[in-house]
Amino acid sequence: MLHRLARGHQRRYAGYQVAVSSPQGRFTAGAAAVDGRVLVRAEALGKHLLHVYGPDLVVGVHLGLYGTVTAHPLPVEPPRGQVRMRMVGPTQCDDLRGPASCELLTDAEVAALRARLGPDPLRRDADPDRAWSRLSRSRAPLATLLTDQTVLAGVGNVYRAEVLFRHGLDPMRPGRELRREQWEALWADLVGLMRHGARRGRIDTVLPEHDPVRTGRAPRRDRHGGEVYVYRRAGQPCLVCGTEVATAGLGGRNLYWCPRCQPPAAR
DNA sequence: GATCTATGTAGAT
DNA sequence: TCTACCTAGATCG
Repeated sequence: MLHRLARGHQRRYAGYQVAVSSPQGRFTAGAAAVDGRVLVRAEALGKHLLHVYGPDLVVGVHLGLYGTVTAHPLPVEPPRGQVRMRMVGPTQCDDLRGPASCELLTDAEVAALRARLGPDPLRRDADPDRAWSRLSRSRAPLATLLTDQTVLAGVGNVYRAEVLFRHGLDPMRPGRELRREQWEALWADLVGLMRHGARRGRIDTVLPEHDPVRTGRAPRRDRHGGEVYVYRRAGQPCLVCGTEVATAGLGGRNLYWCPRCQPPAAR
């Protein structure tokens, strides 16, 4: 989703002067620093959105759980609700609400961010081997590793539940018990699913054209509009085998899986 | 109208 | 492992 956002900003703002403000008042100084400048580039790095205005002049946004960006046509209307940052370009206006962070970054801080994050399946410069070297040495559960942004950047709670389901992998299986070919299939699937998601603007994990699981049943639509197998379907029948989808808290997030389709590996 | 929940992360304990 | 934090829509009464 963030990549889709970044592409939109790149298309609609890059190369143009942008009026930046903070109607809510919590990003006033940062907004003033870039207000009226030409946006050089917008890009996504994992779940981070970067607006590059110049050397040491980068606005870094992390939406967190609740953050949203909404686009509006011109002319500009008075902001509604808590608008942390408003950008006005030649053709439209974007309002940012509720981000976990929105701050001015130096180039060194951006470099540190790049160094900290694992490969992002949506970036062409991603090196999946970096993730494999972490994963294949870790005793942590796959479910933990997939959403660890220092292992893989950009994968969230929906993709982790869904990709593990699609590959019949037990979420609690230690990373180091994953075989190399299983990892390669997992990575390739993430790239495909996330590209599809970035194009469509929603998370679909039941894809007719590329689907390791043939359910023969109508997929289920989740509240975000995407089509999923197990995410937020606790207690409902698995779309493949009919077993109740299980749920458990893991690291403060809800995990969902099918105990029958994703059994613990035999030892 | 109150309460709950959420595609997340950092920092304290 | 926990708690805080940012906001809005869904759900409950």
